[in-house]
Amino acid sequence: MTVASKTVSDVIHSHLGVLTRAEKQLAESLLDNYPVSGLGSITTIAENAGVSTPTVVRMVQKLGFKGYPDFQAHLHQEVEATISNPIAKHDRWAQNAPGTHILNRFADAIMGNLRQTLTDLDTATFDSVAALLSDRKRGLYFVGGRITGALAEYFFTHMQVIRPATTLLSSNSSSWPQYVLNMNAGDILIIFDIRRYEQEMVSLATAARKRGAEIIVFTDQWGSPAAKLARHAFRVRIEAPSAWDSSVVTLFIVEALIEAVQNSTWDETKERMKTLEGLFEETKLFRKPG
Amino acid sequence: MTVASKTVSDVIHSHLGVLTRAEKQLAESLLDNYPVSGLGSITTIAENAGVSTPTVVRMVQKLGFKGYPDFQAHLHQEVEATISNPIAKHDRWAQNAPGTHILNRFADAIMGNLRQTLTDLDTATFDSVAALLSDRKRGLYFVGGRITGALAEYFFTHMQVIRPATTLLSSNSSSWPQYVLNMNAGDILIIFDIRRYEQEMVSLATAARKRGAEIIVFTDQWGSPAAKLARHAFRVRIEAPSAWDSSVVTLFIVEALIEAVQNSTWDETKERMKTLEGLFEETKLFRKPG
DNA sequence: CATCCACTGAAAATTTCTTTTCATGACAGT
DNA sequence: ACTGTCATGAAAAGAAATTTTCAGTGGATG
Repeated sequence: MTVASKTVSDVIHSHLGVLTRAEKQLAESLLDNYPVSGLGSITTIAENAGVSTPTVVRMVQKLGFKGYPDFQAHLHQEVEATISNPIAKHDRWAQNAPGTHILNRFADAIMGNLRQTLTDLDTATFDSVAALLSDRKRGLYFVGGRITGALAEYFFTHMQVIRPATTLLSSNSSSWPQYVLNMNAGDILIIFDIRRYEQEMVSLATAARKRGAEIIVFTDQWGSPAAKLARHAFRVRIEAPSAWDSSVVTLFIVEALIEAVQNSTWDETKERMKTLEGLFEETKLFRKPG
Repeated sequence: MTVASKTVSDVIHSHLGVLTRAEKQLAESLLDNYPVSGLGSITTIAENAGVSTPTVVRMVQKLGFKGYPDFQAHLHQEVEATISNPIAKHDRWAQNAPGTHILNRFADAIMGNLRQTLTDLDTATFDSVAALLSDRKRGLYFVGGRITGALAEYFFTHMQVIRPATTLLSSNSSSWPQYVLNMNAGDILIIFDIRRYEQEMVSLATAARKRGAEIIVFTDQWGSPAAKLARHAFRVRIEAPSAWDSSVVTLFIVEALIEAVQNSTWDETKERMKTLEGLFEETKLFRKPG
């Protein structure tokens, strides 16, 4: 074992910040359909990524490999580690025809997004976020944009049941300052900001940071500018065979977080849910007496 | 396409009889830890097998490949196919999310839900619903419950951009009668109602039916009572390793519907989106003059 | 507006890989 | 023992791949 724990994918991610435009483009190409996309010759992958071969050499050296052959050797090791599972051997896709119906095309895309997102996602990040959200001393604030507002609302609705001190920011940005005013140091602002990034999100994040709030961002693979201000950011794949982006995988992570938080504070949550149940009953009685 | 569907492994096996000593030795070496052992250069695999490079060339040509690069290209394809296999995919996740990490368990559950839902779902139903929603003469009304309200909102937000005459019902059921009052025959009421079915939904659906509205229901596999009144119902699998139900697959169908509708009325939609774009710009100017 | 600097790819230089050629040796049949 | 056939690998030739060099580009800075 030479490299042991760190995968090439990890190395690429940890260097994303110091990569140049052409190099980022190459990195994207490599991570897309990773690790198979890195199997060919340097010429092939340069062509696939639409960059020159010198760019490839420069990047892999920047990543810490001796040269392209060294880089590829590591990749081969990883492929080996992935494939050596006996069940996976020789087994191939059952249905050859992906089908052209929109449902099938969507299913393909979402599976890809999910896979890619999970490959990129660090479980430590996930666990840290879950821990932060579980801390009842911290207030939670949720905010989303025009499209992502529904996701923020979904997240909020669940967290509201699980724990106290949760707030959903109106999608109308003019009311945000009032919310910021109420934030205390250690509170958490959860931002949903995808593609068409909304400029106001950065202002909001900046203001919240000044108040000492921690920021968690759900964004796409290209990254909202607000992500730079965030303690943790989830970069989710959102591509769909559609004019619109897909929020399915984002919702997936939200749901997993809900469960993680709920699970870590189950005893308290159970009590809350029982009480809530009682309140619903009472409300019903109010409405429909008899 | 020289070898087409047969795997390289198959080809080697079927040729074992006509291979010479050195070639058999090479074949053994290749099949051992297949297909990873064939990933390197001809020099590497020759060394590993303890034979000369000409032997490698001669064998792969005997197997029917044009040369070593051709042979290796086929091998790469197979590696790719193997890695794209769902089980192998899962193992890749497992690398990043070891053991029974919640992300893994969720991913498993969601894939199962998606598969099951697509199996149960009739594409004809989907297409019918898409056609109904594309009909601009029909008004659309969206409504959801406490949890599913966010899904209704998400659906509504998109459809509002795509076509006119869309309405989101407040989650407060006391205001519903007013909406029903406005419904015309042929209008469509889209109801989200899962588990803990809300009694009011049935009343709403009944009232809407009386006004001549068509009803479409998103529910779970057990079926909302409102589904009985519906023209079409989507029964989605919602099971998750959580105290909560999963809305991921429901959102998946919603997104697929959005695309289907958008696609069937693209010309008109394009115009609407352009206009909307302009309106957003104007709003920005209002907000931040200068 | 000039200057600098980092990025990038074309092309040359270098290295490595792939294929072909050819000499050697083993072996079977005569 | 002779001869022809085949298998095999060393080495040369040819083809690609990899790396290096270098000049052009564009954006940042004073």
